Amino acid sequence: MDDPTASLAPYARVKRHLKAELADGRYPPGALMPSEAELVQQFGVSRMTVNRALRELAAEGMVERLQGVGTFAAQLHKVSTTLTIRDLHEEIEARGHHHEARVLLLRAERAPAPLAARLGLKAGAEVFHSLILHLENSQPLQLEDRYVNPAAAPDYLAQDFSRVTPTHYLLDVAPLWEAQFAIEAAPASAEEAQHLAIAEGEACLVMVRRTVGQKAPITIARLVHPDSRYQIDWAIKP
Amino acid sequence: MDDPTASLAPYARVKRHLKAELADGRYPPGALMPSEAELVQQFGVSRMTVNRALRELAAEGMVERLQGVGTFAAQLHKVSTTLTIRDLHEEIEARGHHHEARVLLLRAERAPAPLAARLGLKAGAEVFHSLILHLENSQPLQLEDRYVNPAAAPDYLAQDFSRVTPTHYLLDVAPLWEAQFAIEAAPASAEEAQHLAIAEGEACLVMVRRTVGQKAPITIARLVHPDSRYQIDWAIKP
DNA sequence: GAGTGGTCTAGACCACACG
DNA sequence: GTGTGGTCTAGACCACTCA
Repeated sequence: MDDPTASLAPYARVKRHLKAELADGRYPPGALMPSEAELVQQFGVSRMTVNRALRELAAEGMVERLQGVGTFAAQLHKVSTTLTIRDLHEEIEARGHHHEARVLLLRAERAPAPLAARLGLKAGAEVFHSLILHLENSQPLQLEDRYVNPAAAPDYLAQDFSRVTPTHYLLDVAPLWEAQFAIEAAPASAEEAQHLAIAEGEACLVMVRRTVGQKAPITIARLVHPDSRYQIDWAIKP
Repeated sequence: MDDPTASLAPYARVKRHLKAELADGRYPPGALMPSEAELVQQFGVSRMTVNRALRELAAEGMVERLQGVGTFAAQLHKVSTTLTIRDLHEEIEARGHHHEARVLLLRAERAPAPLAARLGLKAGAEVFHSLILHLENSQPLQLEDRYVNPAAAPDYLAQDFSRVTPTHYLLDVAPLWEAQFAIEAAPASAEEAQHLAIAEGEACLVMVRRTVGQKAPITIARLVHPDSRYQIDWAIKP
């Protein structure tokens, strides 16, 4: 049969059924799937119901739909995920460890042209700059070098970032609308090595994160992690 | 007014309107949003239509809905994205560059216990192992060390991977169902350094990718990129 | 009980693709 | 023209929450 967990909503049953068939290879990538009308018959539900099931499968990237043509099993080269911008503090506490933040620098500066451009400001405009070392159980874990658009967080310089992380504070005061990430490996500079208590040139995982609000960029952060003390993981399911 | 691109579907208009209000800060995170009944009145559409708009906003993580309570503006700490498992060949060609793959190793081996476990096999079972160097315009870009579950791709060893990449081949023969990634920075080992034409110990970006089919794991790949020749980028929008 | 979201229905009109 | 998906409607029943 086909109904282990009964009492599931009809649209969900249709969806589950099709997902299972896709998983089984019953419909290999590119194959034509049953039309809405056929599913209406097969499941004895209304067309709106099967439509919702198929629409959600399409949104999840499991099938592709072409008006006037039909519904096709997708090439599953895409998998969707929800990426969370996590606060490092929460992340560390979640592991049951102790988090400490040392504010190495916190001031206003004049932005050189390239930085200003990425923050949507004019060259030489004032930006807030913070440099914070995060430690997990007293071991350096991340060096956070961050520039903030003053328009997005006017009170940035007045915060005590040994108590609340910039990430947490900024998520509060400046709703995030869009984000970009870049990840690369880089050798530690002399200054980075000193703060992180590693050797100069040692491999580091560097994440550059830029977040944008509705009207203007909010912040650009360069997060440097010593090799092997940090790893980005994520899992993806259909 | 509120209708730049007229002739938009009603559910999409409702959605766009709410998105714009969320973006404006009209509903700060946690704020109660209008009920379906109110939106029905306001837009003069049926409840199913506003329901769809709200349901999709919820799916996108823009709002949270609680039955019996209401709809609330979400904390935008989560941003969703679709991650694509791209074939390196396509990626390089898309840049207008030339891709070359050198097959350094391609054979069956006995899997040690830890590897076997991750591939869903018994210790000592046969696995396929390939080691391939990818070059972009004759410069080493990625060293791909890959283990494959023979059940998922029985003909793996018979392929010519200088012509078709393992990624491409496996996406064809074994529909991917789930994936896990880990990214870390690591110094190049002596062997890796030699193949990649870099110095031993140089910082490398290492991605370990495990893909799983419906019934069993398909493959585990360790992709090593020399520092500064590779960067992972992605952008996220609400 | 009143208000909320979750869902289903039966029918309808439309745009599109294909022969 | 026939079949496909895209969408909307008006009304309905239900489960849930809160007062």
